[in-house]
Amino acid sequence: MLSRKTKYGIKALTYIAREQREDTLVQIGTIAESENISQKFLESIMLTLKKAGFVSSRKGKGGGYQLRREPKDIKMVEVMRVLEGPVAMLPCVSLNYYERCADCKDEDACSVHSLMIQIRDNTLLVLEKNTLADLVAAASS
Amino acid sequence: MLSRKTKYGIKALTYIAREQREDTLVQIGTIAESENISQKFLESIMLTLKKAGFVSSRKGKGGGYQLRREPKDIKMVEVMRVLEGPVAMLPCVSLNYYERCADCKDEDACSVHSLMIQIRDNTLLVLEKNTLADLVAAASS
DNA sequence: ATTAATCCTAGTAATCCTATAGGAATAACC
DNA sequence: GGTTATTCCTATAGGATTACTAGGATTAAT
Repeated sequence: MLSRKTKYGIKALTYIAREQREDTLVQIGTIAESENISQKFLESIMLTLKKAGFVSSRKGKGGGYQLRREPKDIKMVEVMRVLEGPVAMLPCVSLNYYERCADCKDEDACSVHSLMIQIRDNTLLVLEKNTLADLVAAASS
Repeated sequence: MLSRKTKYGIKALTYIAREQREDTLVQIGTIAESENISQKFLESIMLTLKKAGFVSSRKGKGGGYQLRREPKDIKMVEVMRVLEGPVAMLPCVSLNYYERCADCKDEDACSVHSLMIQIRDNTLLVLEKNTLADLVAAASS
């Protein structure tokens, strides 16, 4: 299952990509209302996205968020890794967060291993290919 | 994350496929020991696999499990659906367990939707292609 | 000074996962 | 028939995770 955190985070990024203008910033309250997300929850998500460098912010009155990079340069795999964690379904097939399974003597003898590698690779393909710009385009059509 | 339940279930099926003979049955205790799985936990998993029709069992002394279908005829997508649940990461992109998102007014306007459909399709491709026989072959090599 | 926004930490209720416990039912074998 | 070995079944406990909520600190515009 995709967590709500990730779902909301992606929706928020898409919203900003679509609505941001040269001079104005997009506010959490606006996003939350428009996308039906709890504002307080979204606050913490935006904080995560900010720390990860996807958005920049300005505090105080008239403050808000804007994208720090071009939508076409933001790969969804990056967003997923920040919000959802590893792409792999098992630590033993994770590229970035590899961890050995306690119950497996020999990884190559594990039948689950090969299957999960295939799923990981196919999922990665999709997540590498899709950028935020692609999602914006797909959603407005 | 893949649940341990699913991981153990697949390992158990692979074990049975590899070890079963014409006349003898494979026992939970043997599988549990060989694969480092809690026996009691595996009991409940085998029960699920039995009810789903993957294995048949015989009670009492000398009892145990055997596959009810040929390994090459058991698609991993079936096993995953029984043990792990829907393949899709969101109910709104699930083929078999579709459910509308409460927060989305319009599904086609949701940016997450299209991405999750692509991931679902790619994952399905892998799970449809791989049979239990494939896993057995991959693990022994 | 007031207002409006982000930033930050902590807590909490609910749900899910991973078992564990304890026995009932069944079958083989002496 | 008694013993032993196995599956079958239900309940539940403990821990982890999720999805928020609370409450305020900080910052900046007017």
